[in-house]
Amino acid sequence: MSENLIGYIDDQGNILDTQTAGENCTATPIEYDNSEQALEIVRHSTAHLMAQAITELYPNSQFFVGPVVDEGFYYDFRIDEQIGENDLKGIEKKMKELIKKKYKIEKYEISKEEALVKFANDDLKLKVMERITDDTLSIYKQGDFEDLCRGPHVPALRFLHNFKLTRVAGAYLGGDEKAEMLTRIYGIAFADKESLKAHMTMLEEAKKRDHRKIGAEMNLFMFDEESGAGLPFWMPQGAKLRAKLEDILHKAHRVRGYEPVRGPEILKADMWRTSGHYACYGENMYLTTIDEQEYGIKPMNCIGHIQIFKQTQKSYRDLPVKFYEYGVVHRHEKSGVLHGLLRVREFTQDDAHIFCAPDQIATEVIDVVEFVDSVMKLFGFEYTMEVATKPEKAIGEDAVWELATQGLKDALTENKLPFTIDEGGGAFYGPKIDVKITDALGRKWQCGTIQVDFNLPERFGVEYVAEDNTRKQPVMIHRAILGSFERFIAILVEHYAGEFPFFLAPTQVIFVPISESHVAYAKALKKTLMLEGIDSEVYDKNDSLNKRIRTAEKQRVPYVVIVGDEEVQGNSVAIRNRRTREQYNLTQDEFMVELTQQLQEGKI
RNA sequence: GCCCAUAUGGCUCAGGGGUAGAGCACUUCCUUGGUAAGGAAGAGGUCGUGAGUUCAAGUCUCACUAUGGGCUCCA
Repeated sequence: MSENLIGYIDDQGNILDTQTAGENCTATPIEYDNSEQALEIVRHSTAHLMAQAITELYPNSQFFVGPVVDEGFYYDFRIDEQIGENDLKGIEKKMKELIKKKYKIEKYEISKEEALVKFANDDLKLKVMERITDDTLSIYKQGDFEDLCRGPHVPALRFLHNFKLTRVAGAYLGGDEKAEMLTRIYGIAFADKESLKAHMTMLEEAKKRDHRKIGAEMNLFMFDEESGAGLPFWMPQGAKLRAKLEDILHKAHRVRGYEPVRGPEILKADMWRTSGHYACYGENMYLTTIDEQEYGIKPMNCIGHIQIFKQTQKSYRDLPVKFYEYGVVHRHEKSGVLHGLLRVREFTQDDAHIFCAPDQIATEVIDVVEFVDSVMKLFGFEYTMEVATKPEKAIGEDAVWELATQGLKDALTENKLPFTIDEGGGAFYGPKIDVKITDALGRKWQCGTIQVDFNLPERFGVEYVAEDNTRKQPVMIHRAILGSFERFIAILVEHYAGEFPFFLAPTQVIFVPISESHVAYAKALKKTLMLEGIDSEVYDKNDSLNKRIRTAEKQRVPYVVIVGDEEVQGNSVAIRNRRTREQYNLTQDEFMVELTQQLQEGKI
């Protein structure tokens, strides 16, 4: 048996550990390295080692489950003491001591009846067993420590040297909000020191890109304790960035046949009763009373668009009607989930509703998918699509749901677009395609969404005059490309680490005049640029030239332009490339051509 | 909402029962400099909010608010 053998993988792709496989196993061996299978075994065993260390340090602890997850492993447990981040070092130290004891990891099997007796005093283990249907259970033992576990595990503790406990958190038992809160410790493990170090470095780098940190550094947005949680303020730099994004999207909507509309922020509660929001989404809505009538602040923009559609009679010739709005919505998110701009209580959706005939659904959905694709390509985002089906809280007939869900799947399948299924993840009024993009920290965020809805048109009596002069009901497709400006900008900030492409940068050019006599020239250029829709600043503060260049360089601005006697005389500019620190000169005309070309890149 | 942690000038942080410090940023003045920090002076904080303990509270206790890491949910 190889020194580095830690398990096997069988024909079905299942991992067998050496304890289970025994001698002379013929399945494909798994060596101790950073392969997916090897790390699964290593991380699972590290979770057990952590549990053993916690048991020695805090003897009254009881353990629930300790699985391997995308980002490492965790173990949930109940403990009398309070554990904080500061205690992790102590647990790590104990783990290292245990490794030195060179325990073997042994496995034995017992019947479920035996197990129920063995763990009779451990209600958490009993809870674990409730989920297991097998009659035979396996126990893994290292030193005095035993744990009910399905495995797989490494053969000995010596394979567990390269780990790090990363954070402490609370977690509901079984993920149930009403259940007891257990303590959870997360950790990560690799087969070698270098990989562990690289992983920790990657986390550090990701932290530097955090949109909350860069947002503060670049004065993009802020939150204010006195004003309330989850309510973002856009400062001038952030507002300029956002305006540019809005402008790009305005044009993109118009060329695709969308018409701008705008509905009120607040509507009578009866409208929300009709729509079903009151019943299905009411707990997330802000309600108020005006002249003894109940009103609700909109959490979605659908109703406004429906009322506008209904205002004039529509013919089949008018379809599809596409309304879009940068709709400000308010939702009562739980205080604990608020997270920078990624999760807020007031945000603006790039929302649109397409009213079309049922036989137009497939074409319209594909058009939206194309729209999503061009936006994602513009920013260089990878994304995945997911079809979400009927949730528990829902309105409408099952048959209608089935029809709409199939319509979405067909549209994607016919165009050979890959997708996964999210069972029960749909909106309460219809199934949807979610577009998820990955941020700099590897987290996936739902941004775009395409939802087919037969229910709201029915509830609001929306209709059009068909070819045979009868009244028919249109289908509504709800869709957003960015999802919300807040979330999308957060992801953009992290994606670009604040170094936005020219067409998005809040300040696109900084002029540094060499001395006071060149300020007027710089200011004239600034005005010329502004007329072309380009934002620039003139750094004419009473600081040394070097200081002003340094300050300008630190601003993550695409162009730093130096102007002195030579430039004034030659009607030119000296451009500094912020990355290479190289300089080149252009005439004013060449400069304007270069900048307007870069603006063009933002057109989709 | 729940578990844990954190909260000191605009920002980053030090100080740990005897009434506040640094660097950067900011203001003014000198310096007019050709590619990453010129010099001097100055202003700015009742130490998140409210109670309590104490002769005395940024400092200890409690509550609240906000933020961070998770659970859950979602754009």
